[in-house]
Amino acid sequence: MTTQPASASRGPVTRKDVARYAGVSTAVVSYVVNGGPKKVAPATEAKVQDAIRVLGYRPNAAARALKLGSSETIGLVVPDNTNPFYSLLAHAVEDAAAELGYALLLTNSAGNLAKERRNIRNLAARQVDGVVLASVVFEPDLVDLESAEIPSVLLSHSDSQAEVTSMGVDLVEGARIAVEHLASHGHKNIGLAMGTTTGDEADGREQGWLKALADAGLPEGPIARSAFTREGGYAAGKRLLASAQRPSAIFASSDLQAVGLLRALHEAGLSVPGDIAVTSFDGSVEAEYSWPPLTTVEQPVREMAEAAVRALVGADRGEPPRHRVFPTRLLVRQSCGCP
Amino acid sequence: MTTQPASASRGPVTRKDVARYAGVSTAVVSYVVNGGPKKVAPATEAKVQDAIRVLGYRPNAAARALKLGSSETIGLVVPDNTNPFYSLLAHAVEDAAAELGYALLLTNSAGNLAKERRNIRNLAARQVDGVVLASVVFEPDLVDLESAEIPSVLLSHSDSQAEVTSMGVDLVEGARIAVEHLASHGHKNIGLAMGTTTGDEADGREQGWLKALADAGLPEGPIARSAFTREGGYAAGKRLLASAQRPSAIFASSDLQAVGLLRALHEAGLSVPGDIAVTSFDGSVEAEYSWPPLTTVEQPVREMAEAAVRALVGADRGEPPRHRVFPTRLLVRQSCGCP
DNA sequence: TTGAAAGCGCTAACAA
DNA sequence: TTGTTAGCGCTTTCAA
Repeated sequence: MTTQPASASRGPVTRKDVARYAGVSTAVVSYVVNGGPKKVAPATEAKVQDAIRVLGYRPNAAARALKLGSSETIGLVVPDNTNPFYSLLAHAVEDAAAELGYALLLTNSAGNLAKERRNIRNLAARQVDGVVLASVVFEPDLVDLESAEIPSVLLSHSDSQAEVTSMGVDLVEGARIAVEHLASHGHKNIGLAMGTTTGDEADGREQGWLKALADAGLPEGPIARSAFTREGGYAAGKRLLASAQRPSAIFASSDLQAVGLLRALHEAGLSVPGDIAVTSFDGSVEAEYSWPPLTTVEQPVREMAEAAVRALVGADRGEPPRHRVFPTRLLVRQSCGCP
Repeated sequence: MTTQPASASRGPVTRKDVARYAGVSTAVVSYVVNGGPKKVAPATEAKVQDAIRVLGYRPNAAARALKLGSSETIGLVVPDNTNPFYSLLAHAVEDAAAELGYALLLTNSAGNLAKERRNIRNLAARQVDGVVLASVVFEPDLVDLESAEIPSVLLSHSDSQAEVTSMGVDLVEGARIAVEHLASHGHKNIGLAMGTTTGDEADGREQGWLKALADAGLPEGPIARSAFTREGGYAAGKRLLASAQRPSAIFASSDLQAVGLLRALHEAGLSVPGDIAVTSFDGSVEAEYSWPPLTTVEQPVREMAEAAVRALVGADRGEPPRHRVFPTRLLVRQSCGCP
């Protein structure tokens, strides 16, 4: 035999086994595994790499996390990862995090504040290095993160909390453009299918709708409020159709609602955009494949996710908290009446 | 002052701080935090709870994981969590895992085998207690998990590997029913929009389509193969419409494809189900809100996810590997021609 | 019922 | 360039 026989030690292979097999110290193994902080002679490195391969060594992340105080993990809290908007967010965050060697802990809060708080607490206990939070409320409770000194970034929010990093779009302006576009098609009675939010102040999308109407000298159209879901949009659609002054165009505050709305319209035998034109908000893929394809205000989810991860554990880490506004873009398709 | 002053020790609060503050040993703190393995006098317990609250103590999960050799985390590997089928799977797995105190590490492999392998490796290094794998291939590489003695369950797969726990539906039978239903509406020329899979053998859905046709004494309709995406379905739809023998009904191998197919049909000015009837596979919510709503074969994703988690870290842990087949159900809506 | 202490696998400061 | 070793925070055996 050349070296010590490949240890028949039970259990998983540790750095100690590798060290013994390669005939070096555990420190050296660390150095080659982490590429530092000390240099290692090429020959030694080769021996170690060899031992690692032969033994099938895999570093223990828990031990590393304990020692370093970092789990190389980031947490994501969303209301419901099944919602296309959040599933895209999750995907983008995962990509950006993986790029930097971080893994993604996904939690759903089901639009439930207590659950959201529990999720945050749990993530904090797990020593995540940062959390991306798409909260169900305007001013989420961040104390658990703060006391653990875990950075966080809020998503999809207006500039409510001064002391927090957050990213979002200008809801007012986005909605305004979508409604203005409807007005430009000659519509005089433009309704609103609005998602119900938990804040006190009116949602930016509602303000944007109002603003566009005012700018165009149009009267306020009918409003139907319902959940930010397909079901919600469907219900809102039925109510809007039944309203005394049935609108000739409707702005939906999310693509999901618009999809439900479309169903209500189709069921009523109405043609879109012929009888009623529609625009919505989010820019999810689903909006591209509805019938007719939805004209919608795109949120740059990927960019926001990347910026969030960068702020948490990437190049922008440690920058002072601020609210960053991302540009929206009107994706013109057919539901508005454009050819 | 009553007890030692609340330690001004820097950094996060550890169990040592709590012990000092409560005037007990660290072992006792462990006992009360974990509710065992030793009993603690009520008075002592109260003191400890108090200290925990006052100090804002949160146990360090990394240390716990290191000591216990378990991270109380399970990993999920999917091709793309943006796909409604997988987003539902992720949600269901997260729910089931959270129920048992486990967190969910989400990874996307982007339909890329190398990335899938990397993800699995990474999860293994992170000491996850189990992995739910929706692989891009039939016989995924599980060696990293096996060598780390991490249990895994394969999802959405036929009974290929004997030594692995897996769950899935009977694709053949599900597809057969969907196609049979089309035939029962009197269709004689039933096409297939088939997703491209990586295996050698024909996908079960294709076999089921064939079988239903044979059972009904019908000739083989045209096939269009494309990706398991909306885009793929759209492309397949256009090809099917251009085919010499344009079918009067089409079975799509996934809801996503069906949605794309529907778009192709609408663009061609065809009415569904009037001109062409459609059924598909998966039973995702999106299929309920397409126009017309899709008749589709539902996979019990939630049940499969729950069973997977149970097999990994729940009641069924340690049971011998086997393939479990879950029942499908035809969700009848309008795209097939039913009123 | 409580406490002392060993050690999980790793990193990095310090020594050689 | 390499090795020794203290300790990260926790659980749990063993002793008191």
